[in-house]
Amino acid sequence: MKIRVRFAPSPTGLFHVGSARTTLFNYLHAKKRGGEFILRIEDTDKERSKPEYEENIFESLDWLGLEFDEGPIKEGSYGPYRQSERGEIYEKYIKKLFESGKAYPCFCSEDDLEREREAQLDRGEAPKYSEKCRKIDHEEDLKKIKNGEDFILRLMIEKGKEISFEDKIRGRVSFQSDGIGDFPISKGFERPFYNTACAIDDFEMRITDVIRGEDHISNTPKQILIQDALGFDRPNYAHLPLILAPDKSKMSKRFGAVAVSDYKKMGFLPESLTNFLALLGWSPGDDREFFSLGELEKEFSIERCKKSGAVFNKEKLEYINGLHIKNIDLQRLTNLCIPYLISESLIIPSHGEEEYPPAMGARSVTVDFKTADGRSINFDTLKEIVKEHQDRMTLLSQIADLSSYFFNRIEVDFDLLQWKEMNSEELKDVIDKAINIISNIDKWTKEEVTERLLQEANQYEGRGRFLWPIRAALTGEKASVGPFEVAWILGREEALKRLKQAKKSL
RNA sequence: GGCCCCGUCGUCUAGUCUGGCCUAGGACGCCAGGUUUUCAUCCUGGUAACAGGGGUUCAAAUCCCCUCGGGGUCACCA
Repeated sequence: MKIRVRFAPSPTGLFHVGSARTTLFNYLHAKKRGGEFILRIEDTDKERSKPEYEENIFESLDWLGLEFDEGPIKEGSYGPYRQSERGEIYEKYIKKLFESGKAYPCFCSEDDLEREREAQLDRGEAPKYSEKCRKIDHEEDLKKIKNGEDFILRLMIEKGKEISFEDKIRGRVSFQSDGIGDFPISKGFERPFYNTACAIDDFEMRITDVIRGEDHISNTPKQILIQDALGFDRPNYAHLPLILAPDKSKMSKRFGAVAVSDYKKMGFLPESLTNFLALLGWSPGDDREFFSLGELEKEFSIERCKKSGAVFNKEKLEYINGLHIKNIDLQRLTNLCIPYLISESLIIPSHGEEEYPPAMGARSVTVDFKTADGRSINFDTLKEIVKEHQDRMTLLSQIADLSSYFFNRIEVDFDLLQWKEMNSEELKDVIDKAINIISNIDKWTKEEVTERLLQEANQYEGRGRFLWPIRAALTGEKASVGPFEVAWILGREEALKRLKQAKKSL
């Protein structure tokens, strides 16, 4: 039988990295086994569900490259894929439960229930329904319902029964029915509660494998009870360990960035996030830890998942991002960096800001830019600048800080220009030599610039004596890309201008 | 508190099912050194763990029991 998995988020907030991990594992499990990955939106809570959050789910999944086979926007044979559109399906099953006598109406008020629960908690008991309304006979029930009395439906639970299931990650997990009680399954006949909708949808959508967070373990027996009452097949279960904040608690807003879209903004690559998230709870069994999504699809197996929670380690994520940045195509990297340069006002698209950000990777190469200090600069030059930083970045956003001197007017002073104990006469001499060399280079190529400057540098007892002042004069920074590359990228005119300016400061 | 789950370096993990090859391996971080014109990259080395206690066994990180610790969950939310 073909495997069918689902990811079922509620659009009540921005798409969370924890959700992304669950989605990823579902996706990988389906891909590895040639199955299908279904997206189901659990938007039955009308107050908290928002269309913009649903949109954020789609965008995040798309960005991460986790394409679903069926879902909203991509209807399949088992839709609709939003719970808010599945009312008739739920009603059918809820009525069946009532008519077969497996569920009964409860007319207790919310306030009474709340008081009861608190009293139980105070006594140190597990909060559980008293089963007061279970005693009302069927005729009475029908009469009350007819009279329009408010009610919820509760599932009648058999006492002294063990409910257990085989978890793909944890092995056998079992619960006692006595600890569960007659739990509520719906408001009236129309509005199913979470466990009910979930059990019905998983069945109706032919879900074979339910892979979700550990926080759902305690929902599982309830869903199994509903499945049994309705005569549904039971899917396979796998409960993933949670992703933890550094204090080992469930990762929440307190942690800082939790939304996938936040990580995108910070300058992470989608492949870095999927790579990192895959390693949180799963490992290939050997020492490899650099994976593309495609490689994960081949390597993944649910059996190799860990049971214990994993702390989200930002440093490691950045390290992995650095690895992926080194690895990607320069053209793509440049396109990804440009928005950060623009947002820091280091460059301005000469055809107007509205050209950016364009659809990813679809940018026209003919667009030119102006630098912050008013020179014009083209895409190829930006590409060279990005290339020089490819090995230095761990976040795309770092490009702005790292390369600002390429675009801005710079300032230099004696302290910066000085190498060891050189005095200003020596420094002036070095700069004059550089000006002379640069002025006389015939072919303005990187190789030529490098060769000519290096030739001169070799005349000194330490190359730094010649090269440091030049690099400092060209960049105005203590740390930067090397002098040859900077001079070449800036171009003869700008390089000479900066050298002359430096000389004046001496 | 009840129920459920979990427990190897600070962190992510390999090893646990199928005891011995584990004086516990890798990675991030951190520290030291090297390469280099600066910074970064890169390279080399170092740091650091089987939660504790009992068993079983010739042999236990691996099997059993207890203790301790951490987490999740207990809605007319999902």
